[in-house]
Amino acid sequence: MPSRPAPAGHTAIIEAARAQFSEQGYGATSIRDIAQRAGVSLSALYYYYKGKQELLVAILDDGLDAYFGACEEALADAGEDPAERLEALVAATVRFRAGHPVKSSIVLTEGRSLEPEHLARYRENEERATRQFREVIERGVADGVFLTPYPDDARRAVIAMCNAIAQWYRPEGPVGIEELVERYVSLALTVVEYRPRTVRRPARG
Amino acid sequence: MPSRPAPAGHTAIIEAARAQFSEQGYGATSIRDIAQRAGVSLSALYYYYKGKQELLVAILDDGLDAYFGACEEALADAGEDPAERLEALVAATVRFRAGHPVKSSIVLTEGRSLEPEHLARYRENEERATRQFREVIERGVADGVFLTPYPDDARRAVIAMCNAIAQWYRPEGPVGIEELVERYVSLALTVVEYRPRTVRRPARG
Amino acid sequence: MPSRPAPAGHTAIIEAARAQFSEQGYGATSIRDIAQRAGVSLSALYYYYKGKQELLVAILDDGLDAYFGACEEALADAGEDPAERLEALVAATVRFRAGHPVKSSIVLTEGRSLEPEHLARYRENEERATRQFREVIERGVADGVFLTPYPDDARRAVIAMCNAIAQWYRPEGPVGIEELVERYVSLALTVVEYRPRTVRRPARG
Amino acid sequence: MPSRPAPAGHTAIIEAARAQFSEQGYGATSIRDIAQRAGVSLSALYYYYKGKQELLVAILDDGLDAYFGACEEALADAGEDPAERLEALVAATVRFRAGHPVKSSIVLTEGRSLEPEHLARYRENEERATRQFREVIERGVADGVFLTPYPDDARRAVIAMCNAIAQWYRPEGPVGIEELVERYVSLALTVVEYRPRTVRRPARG
DNA sequence: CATGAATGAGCGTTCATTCAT
DNA sequence: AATGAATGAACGCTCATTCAT
Repeated sequence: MPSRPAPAGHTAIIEAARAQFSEQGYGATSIRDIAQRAGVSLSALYYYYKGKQELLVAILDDGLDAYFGACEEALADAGEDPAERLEALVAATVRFRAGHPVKSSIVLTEGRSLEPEHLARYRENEERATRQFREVIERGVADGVFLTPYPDDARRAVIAMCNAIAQWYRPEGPVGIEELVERYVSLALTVVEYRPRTVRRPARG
Repeated sequence: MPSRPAPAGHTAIIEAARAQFSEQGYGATSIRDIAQRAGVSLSALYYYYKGKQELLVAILDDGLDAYFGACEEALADAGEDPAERLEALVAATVRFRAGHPVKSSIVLTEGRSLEPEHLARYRENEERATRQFREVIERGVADGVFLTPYPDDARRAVIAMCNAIAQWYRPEGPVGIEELVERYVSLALTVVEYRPRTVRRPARG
Repeated sequence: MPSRPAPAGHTAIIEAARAQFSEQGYGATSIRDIAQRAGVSLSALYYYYKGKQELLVAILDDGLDAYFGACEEALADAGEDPAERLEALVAATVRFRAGHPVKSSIVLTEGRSLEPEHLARYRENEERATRQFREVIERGVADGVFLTPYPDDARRAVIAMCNAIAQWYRPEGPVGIEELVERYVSLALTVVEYRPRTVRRPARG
Repeated sequence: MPSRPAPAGHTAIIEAARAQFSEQGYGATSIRDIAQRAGVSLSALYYYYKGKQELLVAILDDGLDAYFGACEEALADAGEDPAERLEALVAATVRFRAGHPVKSSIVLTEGRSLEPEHLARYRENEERATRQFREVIERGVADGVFLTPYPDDARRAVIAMCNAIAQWYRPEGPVGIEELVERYVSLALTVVEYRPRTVRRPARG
């Protein structure tokens, strides 16, 4: 559910802006760079977007929508089990960071370039991402399946390690995305010190 | 052992630049902002530094020197045991990220703002940081005390979680730096799946 | 046949730049002086021209084109006779120097202000001007109608004296351009020591 | 009789300034360029000279003094004969232009860089140079030995061709200075259409 | 004597943006 | 719906010059 319907033709501009912001940063990117990269005139750009800031907002919104969409979908498919839910969350995050590094890097670094009026909404989304992970991790701790003594730090660690993927992962490298997902899910479960409840499981043993 | 002796009087300028770069990014920072923040005239700034890029280089050099200095010191005090060495590295990194968040954030984000001629040296330092961790983790794996099946990803995870501290840690918050160090050391050992060698364990074998 | 079609509106800018360069020299002229003199904003100037250097290049190109155009025309109307051709060349040069002193002075003095990339083309044109005169003078010498023992120095003298006109001639002065042309043609023929071939002039009285 | 005694140590500065002004022009030369080229500190330069303009004035004064000194000397050695005097002037001028091209080029091109207060004196010297030639040429015309119908233009031609030497002459080239002097003297006499009075000289005819 | 430090003004250029058409 | 033309502000930087020491 993107907040912007993205009427045709905007795509080239947004993509150019995204690439440019990602490569040089918002502050170092000129609106002319974007127009040129998109192959449209400066005026055309202004016809579609109110200005540089609006481009950033649109890109961040889109990135956040896409990411949270993926998370929601993953969680919807998962059951109630905290481990399963954490797996879902980590898998969704890894897939997004590895599959959309440009979108990811902008969302992760250009929040500071937002003007005050747009910052609140952005902070809210940051908070939402944190909450997602916190809820599931705290659930696991409460259920006694995540043994980590530092749930907050474990959460930050898991998020940080997933986010970092956007910076180094190359799809043409030796590790495929699904293999990566598997590894990070495993790592995340290690971080939270996941111990499946095995007590008194009569059958099968 | 800073590579630049930073002759007195430069300090205010460097500190202003560091703060500004850290808050707004290199590209979005104007040289006039820096001069004003440092309380010196524009010309005075240029008397001490050749330009904006040189300021960035000086700041990055200083940040890297300080960080690697701390790492070396920590490793020198550690023995040969991989776990002990990883602890030393993580402790030094956490202390640096938490204690010098501004220095840290610039080093971690503004490498891309370097002009090509300075980039090589910077990349080398990035590589050095990676190597530090890789060596000790691979040692632990080889010694059979780190059981992680994914040493590379574990390394990236440890580095990422430590680096992230610079973004969120507030010294006035509930967690003191030494407590934080302890937690992250513990987390890191968890990530690499540290199992101390229990030699002479007669039974069970 | 100007190499740049000079799309309308540029004229005021070019003329202002020409006047300013001619009066103060390229190095001492500020782009703001030019904009002000042309009655346009600084940004408008940059809308039409890429920079100060491009203005100079445009002005030099135009000046050279105009001069060589005049020379070619004059030579086309002249026959094969070296004296006639030298007359044509001198007349064209004098007319140009006297009639376009500003264009002339820039071409004659601001070549050194060209950046290396544009210098080659300019040097080529200088060479072309020299060649024009050399060819006709050497022809005259070979034909035995120019008796000067120093054709090279004679050539330089003729060129120098014609070029100097741009510095001192005032149209409102006592000498009209056509009168000036006549005098310099005469002077030039004197310099090369022109002696018309008096074939079949039987007696001497 | 130099107007400035040039207290020792100034020499390096003046020479650096002269070279720089000659190569890039006054307007495009920075005082720092000069100091650096002279191998002195910026402050040292200002200790010796009041500023950029004063350097130019000193250089122009020196150049003019040297040139007029040479002219006076040459004229003093010449007799009363207009041809001989013209020869002396041309020889002195050619020697100066060829032997001191840097001094010459500055005097010949940087008058326009003088601020109003110094301009009057400079114009006076220009006028003096003109007068020198005019007097001797008019004398020759009056005496009936210079037959040129255009004494003014002949004068300008002679001066222009001599001055131009500073731009092209290279001492390492094929023509030595004394050979050059001979040629230009000959050219100059040609230009004024010198015809030695041979009337009633009984012998030799 | 001589200099390191500092300055305010101005440099050439690019910025994000607007507007008439 | 779309653009060429234009703008004022700001950019990074260099200028000629001054001054305390």
